[in-house]
Amino acid sequence: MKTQHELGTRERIVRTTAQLMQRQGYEATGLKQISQEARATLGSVYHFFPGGKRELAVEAVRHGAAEFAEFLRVAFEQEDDPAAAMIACTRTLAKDLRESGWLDGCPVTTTALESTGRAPEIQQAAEEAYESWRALVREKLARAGFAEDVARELAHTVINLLEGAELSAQVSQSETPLEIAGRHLAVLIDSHRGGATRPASG
Amino acid sequence: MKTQHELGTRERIVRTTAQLMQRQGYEATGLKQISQEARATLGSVYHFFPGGKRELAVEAVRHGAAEFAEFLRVAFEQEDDPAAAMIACTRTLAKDLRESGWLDGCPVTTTALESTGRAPEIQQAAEEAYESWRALVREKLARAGFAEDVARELAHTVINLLEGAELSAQVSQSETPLEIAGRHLAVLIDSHRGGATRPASG
DNA sequence: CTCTGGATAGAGCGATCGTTCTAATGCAGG
DNA sequence: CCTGCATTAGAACGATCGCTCTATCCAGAG
Repeated sequence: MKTQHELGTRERIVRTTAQLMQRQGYEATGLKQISQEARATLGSVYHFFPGGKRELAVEAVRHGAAEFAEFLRVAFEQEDDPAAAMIACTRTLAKDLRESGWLDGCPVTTTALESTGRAPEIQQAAEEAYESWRALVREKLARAGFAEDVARELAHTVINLLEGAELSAQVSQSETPLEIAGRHLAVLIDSHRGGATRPASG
Repeated sequence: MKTQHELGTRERIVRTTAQLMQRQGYEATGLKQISQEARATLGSVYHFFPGGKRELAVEAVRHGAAEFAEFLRVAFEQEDDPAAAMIACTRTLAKDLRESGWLDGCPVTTTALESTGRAPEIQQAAEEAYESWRALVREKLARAGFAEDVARELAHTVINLLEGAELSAQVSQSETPLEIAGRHLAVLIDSHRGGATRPASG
């Protein structure tokens, strides 16, 4: 049985890796730094992750993917209308980003970009992350009465614009790009209501 | 006067750095690799760029910014209507990305993300890159009769969605995200025509 | 107690990093 | 020819990289 009064060593390593790679990227994050900040030793790191840094990065991406998926779930629960949900979503995203000192952007993107064409396992983990987020948007739209193909395409653009706007907000240290993105996503969603069954008044 | 029959050493170094950082990112690109592929020596690199890797990255980002700006200019020239231009733009972007073996994504983003909060000079160069691209979109929209504030906001979303869709296309090795982005940008732009002077038939 | 195996601990490996340094080279102006 | 300067050349530095290795610790089974 694992110790329960505090996080297990393995979980501590994954969380630390995820946070460090979110802020610094894959290449700039060293195993020494990870083991130190996770209060573990290099021996423990290689015990739990024999695949080394690559395997660690895959786990970190999956952790970040689950984290952001939970964020989307919560945001989508609080607003019934998808368009309104987008605005709320970008607002919270902007607030969290600002409160982190503009350091915590997308937990996946930096590592993903550094890995394209060079570390297929990490790239695939990132792909699965994006797809899981798109699935959540798709379901949200489907529940609001959007046709399946319309929802699928909108889900792509919702996630992609969230990505781009968060990146832009982080680089410019401004909430503006996310705020604009929220409103434009609402407009885009509303302009596709035509082919869908009309949602109820809520 | 510089030698003209072939590129000068400085220019060769900048172009090589830009290409390598576009594909591998900032941290994974070593000065040894740069000097080798640019057919220069370490001495030359530090002669032209006393600031070392940081200064080199700033120049590389500026080079990439100018490159993509030129791409946008050409794309916008070929289509009079902004909405149609977006579709043409994403199509060409997708083709180029695919033909590079999904290796050449945005020439700025990877380096920018690796630098946030740790290398302000690079981050600022990236900011200026994005702003210059937004300016081109803004002008394109203004020329089509869009109001200034509407054009400014649309420019944000156009660039941000292009960024996000290109990232997504690269990670998933598929042209689909860009193709969808083009159509959705066209819809978004058209849905904002209301407050603008009606463009001519072309 | 002994035995066992997961977990921890950290010294140390070769390689590579960004950077600095000195010396040589090419070439224009006198 | 010589001088002067921009450029080229690459050896070498200390630091850090990912990773391997051996030794130790410790809880539970017998």
